[in-house]
Parts: sequence; C-alpha cells; structure tokens
Amino acid sequence: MTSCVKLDRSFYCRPTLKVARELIGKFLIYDTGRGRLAARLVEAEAYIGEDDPACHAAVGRTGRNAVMYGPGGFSYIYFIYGMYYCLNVVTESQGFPAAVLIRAAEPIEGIEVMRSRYENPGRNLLTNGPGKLCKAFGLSRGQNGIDLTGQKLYFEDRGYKPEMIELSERVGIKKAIDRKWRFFESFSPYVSVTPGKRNKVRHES
DNA sequence: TGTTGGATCAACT
DNA sequence: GTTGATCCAACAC
Repeated sequence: MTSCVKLDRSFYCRPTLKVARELIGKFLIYDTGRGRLAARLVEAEAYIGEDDPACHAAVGRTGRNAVMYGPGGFSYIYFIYGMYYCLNVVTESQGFPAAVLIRAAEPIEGIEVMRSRYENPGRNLLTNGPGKLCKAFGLSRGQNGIDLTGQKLYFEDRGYKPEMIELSERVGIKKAIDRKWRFFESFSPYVSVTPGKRNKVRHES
C-alpha cells in the first residue's frame, strides 16, 4: 500500500497533455460537510490555449474563463446545456489559459452520498461523464476557482498505475476534432460514452 | 434587450 | 439514432 500524496502546484503547472495523461489513475477528493468523497479518474481531456478552437479561451479572456488564465492547480467549473456543470483543473503557468476536463471516474469513497444526489440512481453509473461526476460530487458554480492544493478539493496519488491509457478525439465538440486530446484508461467500465469506434467494447471468448 | 448555441445526459424510437 | 430538458455566456443590435 502506497501512501497518499496530494498533487502540488508543480504537478499542474506543466504542459497540459502531460498533466491530462498523468491525472488518469489519480484520486479526486472532496471533503464536504456530508463526508469525504473520493473517485479514481479514468478519463480526461485537454483544452489548450487561445489557439485551440474548442477551448473556452478561444474567444479571449472573459469573466467566465478568467480562472484559466491564472496559475495551474485551480478548479474551473462552468455551467452548460442549462443543466450540467463540468469540472476542469487549470494547468500551465499564469497567463497561459489551459485546463483538463475531468470526464469520468470510478467512485471509491462516499458512494452512498453520491447515490443520494440522484432521484433514481437505479443501476446507473454515478460518475461516467463530466456532468454526472459534478452532480455526484455536488460541484457547481460555488466551487469555481478553488485552490486544488488546499484542504477541500484536491487530487491525490495513491500509487495506482493504470495498465493502459488510450487516446481519442475529444467528446461533444465540433471544432478541432483532429486533436486526439482525450485520455482514458483502457477497458474501464467507468468511462463515459464512446466517441466513434475508437473505444469499442471487445468481447473475448 | 434579444438571440443563439453549447466540453451533456437520459429516455425515447 | 434522435430528442427534450433547460439556462447562461457571448455577441448582435
């Protein structure tokens, strides 16, 4: 058993593709009044700079995306489609807008709390999609701009090493789909919807 | 002040 | 494969 090491500023203030890849297998921790939530990341996407047409910073600096222009290691949470929030972690150094979208994870601790956020959890996976992950964790506008090296919301290395990481085009965007900036753990049942044929389920035997 | 489209999800057919 | 739910940020006027 390896000890838990909180990721520090130097982890985030690096090239975004590197951060996105290395976030796979790390644990997202959220300490709330309702207890501690933890989930192991299986899927993430990179959004890099004003030259990336799919990045929110493509339109330049605005009130909405301002936190992306700050230093790495802060949360960027935005509202979308009238119903969902998405959690990102800001990367790179101050002045360069980039972030990693946290898309899917495997629930580890506080699963009952996550389940309780759903009206009808059924057999649905709780965190296999960026909107669902935020819903399960109870993340919304109020958690935008949080310092991820603090005590409430952060990432931890627990020594888990993904066996295999694949990459594909990013999900749900129409611009710059040639950039294969989505990373996900191969064969994980906790990844979100499959883009194209790249993530097809394979049946042996 | 009004319009438009979006880094989504679930429930349909 | 398609659609409805639902709302805010950005931009046009």
